[in-house]
Amino acid sequence: MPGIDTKDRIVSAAERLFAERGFAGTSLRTVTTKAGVNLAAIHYHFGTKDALLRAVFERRIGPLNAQRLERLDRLEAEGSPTLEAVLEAFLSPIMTLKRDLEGEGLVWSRFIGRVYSEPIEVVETMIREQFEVVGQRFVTAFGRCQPDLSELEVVERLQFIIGVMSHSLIDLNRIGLPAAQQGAGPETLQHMIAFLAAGFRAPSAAKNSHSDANPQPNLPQPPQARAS
Amino acid sequence: MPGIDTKDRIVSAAERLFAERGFAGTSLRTVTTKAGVNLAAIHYHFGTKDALLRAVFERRIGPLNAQRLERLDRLEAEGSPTLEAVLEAFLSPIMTLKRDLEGEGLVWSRFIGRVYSEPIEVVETMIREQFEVVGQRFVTAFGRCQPDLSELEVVERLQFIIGVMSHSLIDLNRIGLPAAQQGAGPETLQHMIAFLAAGFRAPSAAKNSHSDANPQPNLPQPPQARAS
DNA sequence: GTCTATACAGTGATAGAC
DNA sequence: GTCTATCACTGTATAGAC
Repeated sequence: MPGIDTKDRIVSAAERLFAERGFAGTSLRTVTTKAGVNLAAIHYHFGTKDALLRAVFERRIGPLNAQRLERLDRLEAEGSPTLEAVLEAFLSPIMTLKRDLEGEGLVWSRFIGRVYSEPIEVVETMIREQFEVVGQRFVTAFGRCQPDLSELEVVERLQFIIGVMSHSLIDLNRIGLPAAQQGAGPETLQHMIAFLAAGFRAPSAAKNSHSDANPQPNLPQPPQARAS
Repeated sequence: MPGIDTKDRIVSAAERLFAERGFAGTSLRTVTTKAGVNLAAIHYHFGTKDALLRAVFERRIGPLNAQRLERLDRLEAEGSPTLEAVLEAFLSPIMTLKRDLEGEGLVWSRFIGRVYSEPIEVVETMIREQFEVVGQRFVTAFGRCQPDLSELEVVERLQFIIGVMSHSLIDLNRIGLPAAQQGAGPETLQHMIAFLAAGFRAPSAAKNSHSDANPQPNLPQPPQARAS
């Protein structure tokens, strides 16, 4: 029964190759050769190279975000979580992939790090869509930890957190960075959390702006940032 | 006199197009059409598309890093600079480009944001090379602000800083991020500095590891991170 | 429905005439 | 220095076999 898992074979081969060479650096012919299928099979099952990327991304991003939400649920069920705990719920699922050096985790981690830095439109759409699920939940959770911040400030600081996370993921996969690789051990996550918690606890900048009643209007916009 | 400024015209056209469409999304034929030169002229003057990217990058990155060093020099001549001042010397030159909305600054800023996120080898090499110039200087300066940190910890935290900076630059150029665009005003830099300074002042994680004499060996490696 | 073979327009790169 | 012609390769599209 040929083709019963053709789709999966293509996705798996693509994930590995995207992780190694990036999206633009991987040709569809390389993917089909590695997967042992015909070139046109990609266009039959996915239609376009962008759609293939999307399929690779979405196969794993769902469980990862579910893990984040599950951790946050558990924390909030126990009471008011600390800032460090919320940070760990947000960062730990994706960061601990680093340690899974032998399994699929590394491939996915490399893929994510690569894909994060592709300037193509699909990636931005994908990330934005997937992050809407967890974004508002974490904005709320972070906001509760630091009630003097406006929602806009919370979103801004969440952007900073995502920047650190994203950069750390990318650097993991870059060769020639001995210092950064040294820092890729299991303690890096704790260092990140300590740094980011201290940063997040910085006093609100709105304090000395002006003494108006409502200097920070509530913005209804979701965070819509790149995360995974 | 044809060709007297062919090289410059190519670089300028490429900068604009790379800023708008990214590197992979820009074909050499588009560049040559916009510059009004022949396709082969690129390969005559630069040899390869990667080399063209390099030329575009290096035309502006030198002055930008010089500005950073100049600010740091001035600070250190006046005495021991504060952490906030060092952060501003590092971040301000590239971040203030956002405000130059009409001039060449915007194009360059967009280009840098785009190029930062291209996963190609040239970019990594370029950034590493250019950052060696300023990297060690700022590692030293940051280390002086927080003497209890080992050099490895300083490098790690500088990576966090670069992550926030890099992500902020990329987001500037992404559409559909209203909250982030709101935050792209002139006060964003101050918010970043406040956040990062507080994070950088977090106590060293080496404190509670073990009571050995030298728990953090001095690593001679330069930071070698992506920055610009 | 699933897969294969083949063809097409566009890409970066190169060689050689002027 | 500049141009034309051409190369191998890319993502994509389609016709047709099972």
